[in-house]
Amino acid sequence: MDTRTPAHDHSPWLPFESRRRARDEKREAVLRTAVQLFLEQGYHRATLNEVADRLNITKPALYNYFRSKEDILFECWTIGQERVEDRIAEIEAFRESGLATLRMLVRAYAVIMASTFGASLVRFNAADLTEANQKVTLAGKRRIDRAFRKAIKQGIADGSIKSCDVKLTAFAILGALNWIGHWYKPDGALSPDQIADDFAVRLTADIAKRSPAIRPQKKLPATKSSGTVRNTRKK
Amino acid sequence: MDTRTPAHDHSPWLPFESRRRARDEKREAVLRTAVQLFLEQGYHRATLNEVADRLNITKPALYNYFRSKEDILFECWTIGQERVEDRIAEIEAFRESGLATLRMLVRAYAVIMASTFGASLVRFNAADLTEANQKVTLAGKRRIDRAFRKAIKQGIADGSIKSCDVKLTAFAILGALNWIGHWYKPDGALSPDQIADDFAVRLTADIAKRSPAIRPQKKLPATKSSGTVRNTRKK
Amino acid sequence: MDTRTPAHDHSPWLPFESRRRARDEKREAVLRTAVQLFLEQGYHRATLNEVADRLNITKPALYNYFRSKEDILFECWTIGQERVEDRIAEIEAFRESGLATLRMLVRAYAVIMASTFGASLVRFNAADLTEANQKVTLAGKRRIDRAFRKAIKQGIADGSIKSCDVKLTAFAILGALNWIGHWYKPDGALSPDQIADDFAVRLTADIAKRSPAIRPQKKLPATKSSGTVRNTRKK
Amino acid sequence: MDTRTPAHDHSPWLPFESRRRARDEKREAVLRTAVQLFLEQGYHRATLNEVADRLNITKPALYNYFRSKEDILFECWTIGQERVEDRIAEIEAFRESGLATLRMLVRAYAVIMASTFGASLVRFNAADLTEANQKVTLAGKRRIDRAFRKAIKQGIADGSIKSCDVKLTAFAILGALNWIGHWYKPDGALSPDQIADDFAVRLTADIAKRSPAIRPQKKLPATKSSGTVRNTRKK
DNA sequence: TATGAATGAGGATTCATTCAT
DNA sequence: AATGAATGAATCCTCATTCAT
Repeated sequence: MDTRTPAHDHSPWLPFESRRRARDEKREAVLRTAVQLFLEQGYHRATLNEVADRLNITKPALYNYFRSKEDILFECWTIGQERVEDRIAEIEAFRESGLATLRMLVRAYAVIMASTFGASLVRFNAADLTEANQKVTLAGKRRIDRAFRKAIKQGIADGSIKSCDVKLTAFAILGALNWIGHWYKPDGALSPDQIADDFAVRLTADIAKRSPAIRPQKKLPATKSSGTVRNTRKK
Repeated sequence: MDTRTPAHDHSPWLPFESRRRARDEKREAVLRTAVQLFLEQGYHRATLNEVADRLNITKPALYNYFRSKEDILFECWTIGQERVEDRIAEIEAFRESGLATLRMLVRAYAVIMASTFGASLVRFNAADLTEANQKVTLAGKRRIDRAFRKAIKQGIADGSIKSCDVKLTAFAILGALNWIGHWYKPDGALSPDQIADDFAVRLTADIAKRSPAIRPQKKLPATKSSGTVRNTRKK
Repeated sequence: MDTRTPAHDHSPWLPFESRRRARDEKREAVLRTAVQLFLEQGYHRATLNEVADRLNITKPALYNYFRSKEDILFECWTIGQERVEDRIAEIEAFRESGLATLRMLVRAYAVIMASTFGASLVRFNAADLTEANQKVTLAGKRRIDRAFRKAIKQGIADGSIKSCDVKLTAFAILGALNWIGHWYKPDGALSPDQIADDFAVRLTADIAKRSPAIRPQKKLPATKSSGTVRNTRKK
Repeated sequence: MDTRTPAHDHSPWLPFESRRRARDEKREAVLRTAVQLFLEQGYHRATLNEVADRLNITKPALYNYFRSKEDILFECWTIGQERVEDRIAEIEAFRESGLATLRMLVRAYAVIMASTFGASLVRFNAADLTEANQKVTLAGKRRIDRAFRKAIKQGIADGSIKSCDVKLTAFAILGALNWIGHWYKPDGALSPDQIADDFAVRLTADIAKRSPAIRPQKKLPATKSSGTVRNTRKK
């Protein structure tokens, strides 16, 4: 219980080390550790004590950065959500055909799902959040849904996608994608990018109007799957 | 807290009513109520007290039928799993082509996913189970995976399915199916059967070798989506 | 839990057997089983369920013979106590010298301590009894104490025992005797009678006035160490 | 129930008082209070709530110092056991004759038996401990037994003790001593030292070879019968 | 007389959270 | 900014006991 484990991930509180890193860096470290633990054991089984232990700090110290356990959970979700929405915005800005947009969405979303914060989007239980936060997550999910549906609709309109039931099509695609958050293991045979490339074709093959050949993708700035956590600070 | 709510579902313990129903019927009622509650609130937030309240009994009475909360959770999962495996066995017995088998699997699995016990397969967290039971669930998941992969492989062999990456194909299909357990609401526009029919085509369209027209399905005994709970008794 | 163990001791409810034995015999069987279990596991750890299981009956059936668990405990104690008091009465009736009486007391008490009901006198905790019953047990203990002290005093008076502190002498002797209830195991090297014979000399050697040779004991009716339980019935 | 009793013994948590005492002091206070309560009411009847109440703290606070109720029980036992073993070691170091050693053992053990932690050695039920801890206590009991037997054997060898059955002799002596833990009351007529002095002679008189005159005892450091509790900390 | 089913009371334990230092 | 200590709330589970049959 009291034995500090030798710093699990990469902890800014490494003992005997300078502890003057910036506040945000620590906040971020807490989130990284927490999301990891929540995914491993589930939100309820994971205790703040273990989060703290892995960071070589004590439980109350966490309260300098977060108001509550639920707050941490929500922030983890928020990070994943923001990543997705950022990519959606980028992709939509390209104003490509419906099919091309859809494929970019699939690709980007697949990569995110293979990250911890991405997986948290589908593996955390909204019922564990405040009612207020539940609404936020619900709205987030809807925005993602809408983005996929919009691309499909647009594709039908611009002729790149066959006519189909938009809602069910989106569900099927998102389902296959979300499932990645459950089965992907970093030490598996396929890299996130490989999975993403495959799914971009696979999940759109049946509704693509013409040749399923992938058009050379626009070079997007690589998704920093384990990138910097945005500072969403304790209010 | 103590006020007996007016019997949520259909409770064999309706107060001031004949209490002579069979033991198994009660066991079943507990499971139905529990799975419902677990899905609504999550396993940890749901308390046995509320399960009991909804059944118009007291908490300790539950222990006549189950050894522990975890036991209840596991039995819920078991019921869902058994339904799936039963259908798999039925379907495989038809010895149809790979594609036809796959489509039947998709259809059957989709319907089950739209039931509470089915959804429990993907919405419960294995980490909440005993280590021993975790192994059981893992083995169960593997058997399902194998059934889908086997159908795909067979389809490739018998020419009904295009050559493809079996593993990823199975993941994509199962992902879309499992997602049903998250989004399906009984009061939605589509019935489980409609969803199942759609997905049977949709999820196999890209890998089907020839015409995507669905062959008239073998008439299977209708899936009892809210059917009788098998008696798996307290050991 | 539900599996009836194959009748531990000797149970009048042997399954598939005639169940018409007399009520008292059953009462007695309950007590024998209970005292055994209480000694093995302690009063609180032992459950009535296990008592019942060992007797191939069900828990509520016990309530036909006893009003409560505490009632059973008290009756066990009572049986042991009565055995002791019966022997004391017998021995005092001989009106032998103080030393001879003391030795007979030691002998008789030692044998009883090596029985289950005897051990229950020192291994059960009075705090587990009703206040009323605690008084009864306390009075019982006092009577035993008094018997030993009386013999010692008489011995001092009649010259068979050296002058000594009566109270401490009695404590020392009773302590050594009571301890038998803790260490005696039926499968040990020494029989209760051997222990009793030894202690009769050993515990009186230092206070005996003359030769430590034991005078040939009056032939007492043999103590039925596992003998019939007296009927002290549910009132 | 919730009314804080006015601090039973001497509590480091006296309300509205400085709470800066050392952790070990508190641990010790818990043990002192617990052993007292366990002796008064028995382990099972005693609740952690009452332990906490007597210390003017709340139940969960106890878990800062101990892992479980059983842990507390075991530590109480350990303290008593260590006291005994310490004295045994001291006494054996004198390398006196068998008889002298035996008398010192009796004396020291008697004094300890008249203390709460000492009494806990014979009044707690091993069945209430973890299997692992049961083994520890069993081993402890054996070591004490061995010490007494060793002294007796040595006495027979060096001629200070008459030939006798070593095992039974040890049982008789230890029985008389252990019984002290049951009858001794601090407000009685005799002090622990007086009892100890008496028993040292009394329990060895019959086996002492020559004059029963006690040899002037080696001056041992006074037994701290209610002395400081050793720090055996939460692991 | 015996039982299956149910209950009420209670206790240990966990853990997020707070507070004084 | 961080901690040790403490708390309060909650939950699971056990078990003696009762009751209708």
